[in-house]
Amino acid sequence: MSLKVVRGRPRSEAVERAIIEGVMSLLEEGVSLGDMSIERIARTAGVGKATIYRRWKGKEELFVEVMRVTDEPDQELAGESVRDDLVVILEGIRRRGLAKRSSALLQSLLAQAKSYPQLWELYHAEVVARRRARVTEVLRRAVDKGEFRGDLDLSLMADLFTGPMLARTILSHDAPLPDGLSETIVDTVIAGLRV
Amino acid sequence: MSLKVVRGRPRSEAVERAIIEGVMSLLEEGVSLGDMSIERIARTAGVGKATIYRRWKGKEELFVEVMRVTDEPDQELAGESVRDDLVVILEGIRRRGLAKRSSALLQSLLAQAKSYPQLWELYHAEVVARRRARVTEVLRRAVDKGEFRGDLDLSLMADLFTGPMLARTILSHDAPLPDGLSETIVDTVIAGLRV
Amino acid sequence: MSLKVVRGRPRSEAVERAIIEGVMSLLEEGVSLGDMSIERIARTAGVGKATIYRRWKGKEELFVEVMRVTDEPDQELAGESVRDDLVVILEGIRRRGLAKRSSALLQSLLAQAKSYPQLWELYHAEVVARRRARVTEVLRRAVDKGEFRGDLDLSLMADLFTGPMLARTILSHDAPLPDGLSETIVDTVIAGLRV
Amino acid sequence: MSLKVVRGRPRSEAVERAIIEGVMSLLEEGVSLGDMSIERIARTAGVGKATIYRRWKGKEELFVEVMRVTDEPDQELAGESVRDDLVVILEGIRRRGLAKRSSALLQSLLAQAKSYPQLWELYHAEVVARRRARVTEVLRRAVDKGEFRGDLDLSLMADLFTGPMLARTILSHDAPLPDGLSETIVDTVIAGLRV
DNA sequence: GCCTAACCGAGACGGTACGTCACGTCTTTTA
DNA sequence: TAAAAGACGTGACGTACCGTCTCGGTTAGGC
Repeated sequence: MSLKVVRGRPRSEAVERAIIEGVMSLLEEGVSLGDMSIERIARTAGVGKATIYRRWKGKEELFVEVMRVTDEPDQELAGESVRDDLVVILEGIRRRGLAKRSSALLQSLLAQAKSYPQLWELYHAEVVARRRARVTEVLRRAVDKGEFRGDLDLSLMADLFTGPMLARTILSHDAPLPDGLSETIVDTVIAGLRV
Repeated sequence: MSLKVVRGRPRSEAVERAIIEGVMSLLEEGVSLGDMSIERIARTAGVGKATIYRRWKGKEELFVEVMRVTDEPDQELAGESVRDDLVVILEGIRRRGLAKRSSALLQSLLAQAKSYPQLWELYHAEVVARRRARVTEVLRRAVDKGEFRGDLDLSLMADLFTGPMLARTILSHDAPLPDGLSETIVDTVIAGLRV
Repeated sequence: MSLKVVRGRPRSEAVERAIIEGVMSLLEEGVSLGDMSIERIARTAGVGKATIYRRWKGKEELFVEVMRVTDEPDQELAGESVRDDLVVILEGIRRRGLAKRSSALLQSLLAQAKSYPQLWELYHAEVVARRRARVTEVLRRAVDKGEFRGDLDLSLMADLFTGPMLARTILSHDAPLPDGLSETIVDTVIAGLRV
Repeated sequence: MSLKVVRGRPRSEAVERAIIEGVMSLLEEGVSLGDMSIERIARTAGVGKATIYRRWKGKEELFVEVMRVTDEPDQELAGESVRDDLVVILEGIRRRGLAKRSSALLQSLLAQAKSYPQLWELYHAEVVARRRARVTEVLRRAVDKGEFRGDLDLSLMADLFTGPMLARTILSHDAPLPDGLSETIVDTVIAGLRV
C-alpha cells in the first residue's frame, strides 16, 4: 500500500535534535537571530552545514521549527461562558508574549521574532490562523445564541479582541503586561458587542 | 566664546539626495530590503560606500530616513467629535497600510518593512509613539467630558482602537482593508466605553 | 576437507564493467578528468560510491585501470634490424600520443592524462618502464654486435631516441606529429651512435 | 599621455609578497600543491580569499607566479662554439630539474609541478618556448655556417637535444642527473647532425 | 590667492557567511 | 556478504557584503 519506500541511510533523529538544541543553546547565550548564521549553528551542533540544508531551506525555516518545538499547546476551552473562553484565549497570547515558562528560551526567541520578520509571519501563519479559528468559533456561538450582534464580520470581531493584546505584545518592548489585562479587554469589547 | 567652526569641505546635499533616491529607485525596481546591500545602494547612487557610512550607521538607519522622507504627515484633527477624530486616526493607519498614495514606493517600503526587522521597530518607535500620543489626547478629552469611562488606563483604551486595525494591517497579507472599517471599529469600541 | 568457501554475495563483474564503461562514456561526452568526481561516476554507472571504493582506492587508480583496459598492447618487434625495431617502438609512442585508433576515447584520455597529475606518473611507471626495457634490449643487441658505441649508458642512449618523441608528444598541444618523424629521429641519432 | 588613471586604493605590494611567501612557506613545510587550497594559503598569508582572487584566477595561476618569482634567469650564451652553447642550455634544464640553488623551495615546487599538470604546461609554455627559441637560434647559426645538415626541421633538431634531457628530468623521480650528461648528449647528437 | 581640513569616488583590505559540491565513511534495506 | 542509496562530518569552492582603510582629487572657508 505504502509506495514511498525508504531508501538509503535514514536521517538521524539524534542529529535533528542536536541542531535544534544547538539553536536553543545559542539563544540562551544571548546570540540574536540576526547573528546566528547557519555556519555557527552547524559548528555549535557539531554537524555539517549540508546536514542542516538537507532538512530546512534556510535560517527562517529552521527557526520556525524551533518555535514549533518550543511552543506550548493551546489551552483547552471550557465552552460554557463565551466571556471566559475569550479570556482564556487572550491569556494564551499574553503568556506567549511573556513566556512565563521556566526556560528563558522561548522568551528570547519570541522577543526577537517579533522584531524579526518573515519568521514572525511564517510562524504566525500557523498560530494566528489557529487562534483566529478558535476565536471565531467562540464568537459564532455567541452570535447564534443571540448574545452578540450578528451584523459584524466574525473575523473583524475576532480582531477586536485579539488586536489590542497583540498590539501590546508586539509593540511594547518594556512593560510587562499586567494580570487583569485579558479580562479588561474582553469585558470592554463585549460591552460594545452585546445586543 | 569659541565657536565650533565648520572646517573643510561641507557635506553635499546633492549627494544625500542621490543616496535616498537611489534607495527609492531600487525599491521601485522591486528590490527587497533584504537584497538591498549598502554596496548596491552606493553603486546605484554613484557614490562611495564611505559617503553613506559617514551619514548613517547602517542600512536600517538609512531606511528609516527614507521612510521619514517619504511618509505623509499626520492629518489634522478637527477636535470637535471624539468619534470623528478617532476615525481619522484609524484611517491614517489604514492608509499607511494600504499606501493608497499615488507613488507605489511607500507601498512597497511599508509592505516590506513589516516583514523586516529592526526597521519596523525603529520606525514605529516614532510613528507608534506619536500615534499613541494623539489617540491618548483625544481619549483624555472624552474622559474629561464624561463621555467615556474613567476607570481604564488611557494607553490600554488607545490600543482597543488601534490594535484591531494594526492586527489587520500587519497580519493579513491579502485582503484589502474595506472602506468602512475604521468607522465600524470606532463605533463598536466606543459602545463598550461609553459611560 | 574444509573448503575455503566464498561467503556472502560475490562481487558482480557486471558492476565492474559498468563502472569502467561509465568512466568511458563520461570521457566521450568530453568531461575532463578533473571534472570527473567519484560521485558523478557512481551516478552515471548506477552504482553506489562504496562499490567503487571497494575496488579502487580513488580516482587515480580507477583511471589507471581504465587506461590499462583501453590501451593497445605493445607491438611485436621483428628483431632483425636494430633501426627498424627502434622505428617501431617510436611509432608506438607517437601512436599513443595521437591515439590514431578508431575510438576517440583513448585520445581524450591520453590527451588529458598528460595534463593530469599522478595518473600520468602511475601509468607511465608501467608504460615507461616497459618501453625503456624494450629499447634497452634492442640497443644492447646493437652494442653487442658492435654496431653502436659501447661507452654510453644504455638508459641514456634509450632516452636519446625516446626523449625527442616524448618531448613532442607532451609539449606540443597543436601540431600533429608528421609521418616520417620516427624514421628521422632514429636515423639521425643512430648516425651519432654508430661506431 | 597616460590615459589609464589609477582609481581607488592601489593594491598593496606588501600583500602580494605575503601571499607568495605564504605559498613558499607552505611548500617548505612539505605541503603538496594538491593539498594547498586557496583557503589555506589565505590563512597562512593572513589575507582574505578575495584578495587572492583579485590577483589570480586560481591556484594554477598563482603557482605559475610563484615559479616565475623563484626561477633563476637564463644563462648568457657565449655565442662562439655551437657545442658549448648547447651544453650551457642543457645544463640550464638540468639545473632547474635538480634545483641546485640553496633553497629547497624550487626543488619541491618543480618536483611536484612535473607530476602536476596544467601548471607544468602553463609554466613551460613560457620556459619551453623561450628555451626552444634559444636552441633554435644556436642551431640556425650552425646550419648557416654549414656545420650541420640543413635538411632537418630546426624545431625537430632542437628536440633531439632537449628531449633526452627533459625525459630524464621529468620521468626519473629518483636518480640525480649525472654531471657530464649535457656534454654526452650534445656530443652524441652533434655527431649525427654533422655534415 | 593660498592653506588646509573635510569631503568625495573608487576600490583594496581582512573577515564572515553564503549555498553547493565532493570527499571518504557509515548505516540502512534488499538480494 | 555485496550492493544501491543516501546520510554524515569535513572542508574547499568562488561570490557577495560587511565596515574600515587608503588613494588621488575636489571644494569650501579662513588667512
